[in-house]
Amino acid sequence: MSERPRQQRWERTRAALLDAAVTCLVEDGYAETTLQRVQTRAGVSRGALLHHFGSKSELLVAAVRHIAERQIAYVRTRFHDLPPVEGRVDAAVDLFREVMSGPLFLAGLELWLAARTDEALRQALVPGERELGRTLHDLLSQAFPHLSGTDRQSTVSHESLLALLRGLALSSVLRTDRTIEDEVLHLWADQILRPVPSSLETSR
Amino acid sequence: MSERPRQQRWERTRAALLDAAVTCLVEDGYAETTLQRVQTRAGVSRGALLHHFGSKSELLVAAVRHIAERQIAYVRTRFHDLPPVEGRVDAAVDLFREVMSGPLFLAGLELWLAARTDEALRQALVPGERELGRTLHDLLSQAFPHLSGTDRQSTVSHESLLALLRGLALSSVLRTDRTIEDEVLHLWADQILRPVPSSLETSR
DNA sequence: ATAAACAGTCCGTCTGGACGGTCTTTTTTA
DNA sequence: TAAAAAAGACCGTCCAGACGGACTGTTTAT
Repeated sequence: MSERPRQQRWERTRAALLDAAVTCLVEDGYAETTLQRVQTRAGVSRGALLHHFGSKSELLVAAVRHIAERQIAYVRTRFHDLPPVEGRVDAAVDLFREVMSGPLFLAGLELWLAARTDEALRQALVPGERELGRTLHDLLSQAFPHLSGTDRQSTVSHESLLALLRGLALSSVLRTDRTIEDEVLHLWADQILRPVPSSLETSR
Repeated sequence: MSERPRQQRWERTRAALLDAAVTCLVEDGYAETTLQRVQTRAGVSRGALLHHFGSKSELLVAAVRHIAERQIAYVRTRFHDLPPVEGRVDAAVDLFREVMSGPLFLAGLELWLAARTDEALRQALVPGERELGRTLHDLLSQAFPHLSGTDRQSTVSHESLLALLRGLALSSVLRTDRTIEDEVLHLWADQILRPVPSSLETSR
């Protein structure tokens, strides 16, 4: 027994709250994400919520980190499964596509835009996003060596991908047609990812 | 004479409300955009606000159209001042940059993301954005003939620009360094806009 | 036993919206 | 043309509900 059940329960409640917060962000949007909804969704009382997170912003900040960690972990494992050469680019594009339209990304977007006019939230958001950016950069460099290094061009390429993903996620809000998003991503991949394998690659 | 003062006053009040709504969206964000703040900012009573716009969503919907119209008008006039050939691409990039970080674009972003979880707002948003998209496409085609036509490639190019602009605007929320945004835009322009001279694409 | 983890209630504030009243134009009428 | 009537634009207050969060009580593990 020792101290298992206590710790376990504490973590379960906390995780439920964080998951509920993320779900609420994704399904209801930032403006409608209230403590009441989060507590209901998590199946937890008000006292429990305030016990774990002293204020609303504290909950959201924790949710940010939660999101960032899961995003990083997910992208990392999926990147290891990338096919060696043949179809590598297409698989990477598919992964981008998937992450982009996933709940983690959407919740991030909500918080990101909300952080524009909320200084505290912005400051809390920065470190997580920095780490995510660095991780993504590392993974990209690893998968596509010609984008590695700290030179200006690879940085810009990397940054353009992130901007593109965010923009596409935003565009898809008012659009039902998904094919154009794939085409845009493939256009980017053709221009940035494809050109310099420096040696072999099967392309036209 | 006859019915001038009335009309004038009505329009002034209405315009003040719409401008205040946009300003509020830009400075306070969607979640903090309340009727109280809008009415205070516009220097107008609560009764007047509700007289002009029967509900909050009605006000925001009108603000959307307001934004869209001003965006379109502004982009159109600026596009006509584009230099003929030399420096045309750079001037266009500057214009994109300017519009992207302007208040109109930001207010649009706020409403756009809010529309993700608000069906009524989304439906109100669609026609204005469609028109904006069409106008931008026309202007782009006019300025860069090799992007004209309804073929798939030019559509995708055009769409990728919009996504990029939206994504960059979002990225700039957490970033103070503006140079990377310009570099990303120039990267896009070099890949998409530059191969202009003849009607056949060139690669180097 | 005692402290952590949780539950439930309560409070002050603010929200969007309803409402009746006031003042200023416009239209009608004589 | 001038007075009376109607219409329109605007004002300020009020309200029910929802918000964030503080509070006190109850359970549970150690």
